[in-house]
Amino acid sequence: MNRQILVVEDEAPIREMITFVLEQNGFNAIEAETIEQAQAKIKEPYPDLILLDWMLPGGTGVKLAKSLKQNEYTRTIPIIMLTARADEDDKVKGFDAGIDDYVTKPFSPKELIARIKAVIRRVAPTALEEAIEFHGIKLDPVAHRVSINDKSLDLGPTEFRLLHFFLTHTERVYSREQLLDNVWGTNVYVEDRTVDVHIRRLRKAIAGEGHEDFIQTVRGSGYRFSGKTKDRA
Amino acid sequence: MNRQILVVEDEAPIREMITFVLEQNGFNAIEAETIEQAQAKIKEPYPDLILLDWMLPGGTGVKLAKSLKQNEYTRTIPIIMLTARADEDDKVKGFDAGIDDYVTKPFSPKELIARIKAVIRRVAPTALEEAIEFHGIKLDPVAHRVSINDKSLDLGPTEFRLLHFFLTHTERVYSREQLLDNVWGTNVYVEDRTVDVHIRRLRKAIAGEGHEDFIQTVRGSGYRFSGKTKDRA
DNA sequence: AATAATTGTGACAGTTTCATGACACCGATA
DNA sequence: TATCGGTGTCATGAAACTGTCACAATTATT
Repeated sequence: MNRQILVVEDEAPIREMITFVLEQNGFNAIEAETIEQAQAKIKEPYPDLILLDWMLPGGTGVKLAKSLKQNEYTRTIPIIMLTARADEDDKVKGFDAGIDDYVTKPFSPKELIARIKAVIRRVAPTALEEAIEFHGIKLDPVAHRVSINDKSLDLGPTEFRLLHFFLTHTERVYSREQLLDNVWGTNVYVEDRTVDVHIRRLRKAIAGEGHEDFIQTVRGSGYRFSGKTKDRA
Repeated sequence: MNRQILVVEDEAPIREMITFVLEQNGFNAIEAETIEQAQAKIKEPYPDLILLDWMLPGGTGVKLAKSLKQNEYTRTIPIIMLTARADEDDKVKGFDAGIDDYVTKPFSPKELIARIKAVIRRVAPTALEEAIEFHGIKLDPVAHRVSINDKSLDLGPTEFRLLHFFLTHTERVYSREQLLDNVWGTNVYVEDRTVDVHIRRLRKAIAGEGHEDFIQTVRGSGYRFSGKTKDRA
């Protein structure tokens, strides 16, 4: 589960900070200061992703990227380039070399992590793209389809994401704020109560089919998606 | 319960506005105009979060951030940096010092509050999340569920917290004041006898299932949650 | 036994929280 | 431009929750 990320960056403070942030976020960081060091560390086990600084002593990062892309075993490792400025020319050169994404300095920890996750998701489309089935509810993220007991539903985008989140996080209470973070996104600022309304819409959409109370209100805490019927004592 | 937030900002109008917004949203604001003032105020009780302006007389905010991150006790206090758009290049320097997030001026109150909550949520999770089992009583804080001998209970928020406290503090007498402190929160003014009523409600909710007297009254002292059948002191 | 102290219990009103329908806004599209 | 689906916010009423009280029941004290 823990992804290995190789950080190639010559400036020690930035490198250490990146490592710190990565490990805070559950990644496993490996450090390299130079292209030579990096090449030495790209052996088995191969890292799952490489964070590559653009300006490096002993050659630009693109050089390393190119050589990696030529090797059968390292060819598929995604690379995120760290560039000092958003320079169009550099980007073009980078894309030639098969760079997967860019993060322009300065960047925030949040941004970095978000990019990394995005790239991993894109390259390894495993879990997030798998169809889910839960108590007769089928959700196919790829086809963007939902059905209950083989009767298909018509959901709006937000309702779809909300249901998707719930289906992958069942039997657990989430506060309105947590739902906003996970379904709407971290930098969206809407009222807590907006969640209520969407819960309502989703409930309405999946109502009437078998199991009544998939979405349960936990007063004072939030909502829970559960297969167990809400029984009271 | 109330989070303490230290606002380090030299411009009075902005500082006061921030304080106002914070207090509107249930936070407890402490103000500081300079780095020196801020350092003087970062003593026990340590603030839960620091809002730090970038441009300050007597040094940049990063300086303060760095010194905080070096101290064992202040190291974990999350910092949100306030930067003006023009300061963007300094992001790297801030990042370097271990900033948790940025809010770029001008910002809306909504955005500020959302960021603060997100950071607090990210920094202070876990710990109280483990499921407990005690003589057939199961309590799962994550799912927010309680059952006795696999029969699920329906508890209100206060009853839930009270039971949670008892399950993590069994076989020991607690006075009404202690229970108020631990379950209601420290600076809440309610009558002692309120505890009695909630004890009653909790007793009622878990009654009839096997062991009769989980909650024992210790006359003159308080209450005790116990697995042993009623014995007296 | 009588009295005092303490706790149990039911009721109640004020408050908080939630469900729900309505509505205005926005971007896409015809 | 007009329409339409999707979305966020608000007002409203219902329901749940909470703290407090009055009084009953129990236990301790004289």
